[in-house]
Amino acid sequence: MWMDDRSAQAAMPEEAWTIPEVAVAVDLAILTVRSGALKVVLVERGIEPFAGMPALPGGFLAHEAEDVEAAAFRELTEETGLSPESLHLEQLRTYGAPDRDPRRRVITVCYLAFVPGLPSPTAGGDAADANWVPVDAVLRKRSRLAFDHKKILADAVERARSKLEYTTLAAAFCPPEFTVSDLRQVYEIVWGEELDPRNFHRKVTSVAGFLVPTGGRTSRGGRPAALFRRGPAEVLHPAILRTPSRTGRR
Amino acid sequence: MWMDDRSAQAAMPEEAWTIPEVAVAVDLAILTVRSGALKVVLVERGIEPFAGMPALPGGFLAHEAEDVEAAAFRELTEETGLSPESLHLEQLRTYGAPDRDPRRRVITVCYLAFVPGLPSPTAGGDAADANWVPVDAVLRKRSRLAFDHKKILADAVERARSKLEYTTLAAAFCPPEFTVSDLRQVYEIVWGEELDPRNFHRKVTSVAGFLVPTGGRTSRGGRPAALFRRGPAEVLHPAILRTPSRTGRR
DNA sequence: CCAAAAGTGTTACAGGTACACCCATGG
DNA sequence: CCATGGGTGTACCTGTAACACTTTTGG
Repeated sequence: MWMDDRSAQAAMPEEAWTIPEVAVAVDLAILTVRSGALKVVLVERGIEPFAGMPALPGGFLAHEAEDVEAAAFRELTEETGLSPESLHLEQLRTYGAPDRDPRRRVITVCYLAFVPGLPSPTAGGDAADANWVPVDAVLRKRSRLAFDHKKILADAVERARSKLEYTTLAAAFCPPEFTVSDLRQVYEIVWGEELDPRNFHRKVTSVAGFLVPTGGRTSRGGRPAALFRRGPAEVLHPAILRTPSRTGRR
Repeated sequence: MWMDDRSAQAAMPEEAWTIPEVAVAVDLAILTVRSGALKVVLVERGIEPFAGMPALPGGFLAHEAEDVEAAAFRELTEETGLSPESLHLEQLRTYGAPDRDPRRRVITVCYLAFVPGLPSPTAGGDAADANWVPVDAVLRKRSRLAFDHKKILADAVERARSKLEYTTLAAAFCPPEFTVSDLRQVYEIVWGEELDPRNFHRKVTSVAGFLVPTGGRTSRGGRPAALFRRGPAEVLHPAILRTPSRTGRR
């Protein structure tokens, strides 16, 4: 009873007990903040099942020896044309329900990527932009995604919302140089909630290592705003909490 | 370029392009707080590779159609003899480096389980208890685990420490009825940090839905302590933060 | 000069820390 | 009656929310 299941099974000649092999896919929820909305890259499926239906970009491992993380980076660069060094990519979760692909057994290791928004970067082709879809529309309507991708996207968005609270990842949605207002818009758009500009400014500029002033200024209508770059900090102390999180108090 | 990789490949007859299939394992970091230490279940491997070396319990999918989550529950009950309904089990992360198993390509979907500690439960056989090993010893020393299990365990412990901050999961380490002191000991042992008993008491009893008084009392040396059951709350507002988390402040 | 956005100051309050103090039991 | 652990009261401090107010641009 206290024996290692795997050891027990592998103790017999390995050909005698067949270890089930399944196809392993990698799917990506690539998020950005653009045109005032949180958007995700979707692709249209060409074949059954779910032909013609939107889906998260992804694919099977390219070959048996491909690293799962490497496959995620490969898909990310294929979809965005961006160099992966500058992007944030993290594993979200693995989805392994036996019936999630009607063709065969597939489990998918899903990743979450944050790419900068406002100034559309290097790969700003027209066809490319059409693949960015507002997540609100995808999640709220009866719009459906292939496979269990709607659930995956919902998990990804919730993870993103949560990570803004206690990490500096919001800056990953911003261009290399950005203002405090840009950053606040990221929070407001991802959280769907307005923040006080004055208090927000004080808060983020007081966290050591979050924002590094470049000395530059931008003017977009009013008093010019100072420009910042991302600092080395990755965690936020203290965190910036969503107000819903404190409404459930007592 | 903007075509779904999977669709493109599957568009040809499926036998023409061979989708690589890999073996999928499920490994568990089963944690408890017992005898004043955070402990994990380890098993001894019977065969190469890593024969005789301790490893996290786990195994391959039992058959091609087995749900990954179901496999995790199966392993958990096999290892602990506990009914899974009462236990906390969550997916930790998937580890998919191509060389993590020298025999063949294996990716492992890892889970994290919290089981109650102090009163050793139903399956309290002697052999069983020998499998509980303090995580400190496993992580600090040059003690090694099979495969990448040491890294997996480190990730699991960090996840556990973090989840105590903002969820009510510490109670999952406690028996059905417990005192505030029991709960505080869980925090102190998992975090390796002493907490003020007076402030801790006030904090946890003031979070709505965390602790439900049963009316019972226990006496273990001093004034009897009130007994509590787990309440319905799953998140902690406000969170109970580790002091290290605020030292990195400015 | 006026609108608009950036940024600072200030007050009120919530929650945390530290610790003095009282309570209830066993020996 | 004393040691031990349970539990409450309270003063101080940090950080947030709300908002008045000043600054600096464009039109």
